[in-house]
Amino acid sequence: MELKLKKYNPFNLDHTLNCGQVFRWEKCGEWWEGVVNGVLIRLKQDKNSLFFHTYPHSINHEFLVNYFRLDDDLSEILSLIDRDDGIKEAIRAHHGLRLIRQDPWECLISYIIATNSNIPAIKRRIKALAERFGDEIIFDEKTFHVFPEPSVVAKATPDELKKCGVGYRVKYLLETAKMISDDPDLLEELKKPGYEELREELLKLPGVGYKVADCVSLFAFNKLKAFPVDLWVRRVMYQNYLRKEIPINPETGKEKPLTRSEYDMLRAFAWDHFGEYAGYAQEYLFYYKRNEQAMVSK
DNA sequence: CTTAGGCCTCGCTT
DNA sequence: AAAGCGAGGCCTA
Repeated sequence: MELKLKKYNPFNLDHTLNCGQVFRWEKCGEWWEGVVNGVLIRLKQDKNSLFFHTYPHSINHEFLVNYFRLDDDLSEILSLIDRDDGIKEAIRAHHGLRLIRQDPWECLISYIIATNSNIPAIKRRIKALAERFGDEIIFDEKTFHVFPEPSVVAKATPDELKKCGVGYRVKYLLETAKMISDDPDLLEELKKPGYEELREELLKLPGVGYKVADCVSLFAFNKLKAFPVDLWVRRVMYQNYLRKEIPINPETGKEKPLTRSEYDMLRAFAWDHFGEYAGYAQEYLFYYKRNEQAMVSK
């Protein structure tokens, strides 16, 4: 199947799937492979077309338009957030990166699992979780896995979950899964309120703090103003905008941990500076900063 | 209301 | 090679 991208420019599949917002896509040769909403999708971008095939169900073009937010007027958004040299460079480097509309449940669990970890470890855990608890999809002699349902995770034993390498996050995972499987409409209901109320509700879930709540708001609930502040974003904000060093703990010589007031300050700055699409700015800055770091360490 | 520790586990560096 | 450090934070005291 083919989706013509002409009316959806700019769009860059590699940047979109590589930037760290999703954890379950893998590139095999020239094809990206991933399972979304229970369907295996293989994707390849070729200039102005997105080629895809799926298994076991077919999907229509609207599915991909929705998933990759091709309905966002990205040119317009980029011109709105393009407010300084730093973001300009990030936009130039990864032009066509789009946010993805993720499934709320999978997104929530992924970011609870992600805390205090690096990306390879996060991917490993989520993969282990899907392999252990998710339904199989066998295609082309390869086995893929659907992300497990809330009720399945809720019924898992702590030992089973620990084998997925999630460590002390087991209790967050279990308790959150229980809350959601006990109240199946919870996540659906959360699509209704605006950013502030949504965030407040997400914060009630065990293992969800400001950062996770903002990631889930941005990636799964259409809240494009949400501006998750993690340590990379904090560093780029200090470097580009505050023009000063991050406070150091004199005893350990390490960066002081991010406080709530500092989180709120950086978030407020971002809204003031980038406006209603601050979330897009966050993703471009984050990916640029992390790539830069990866270059340095090579 | 603010601020320190502790925390599973693993990737990466020395 | 083995050990130590720090990671896309959160929770509790």
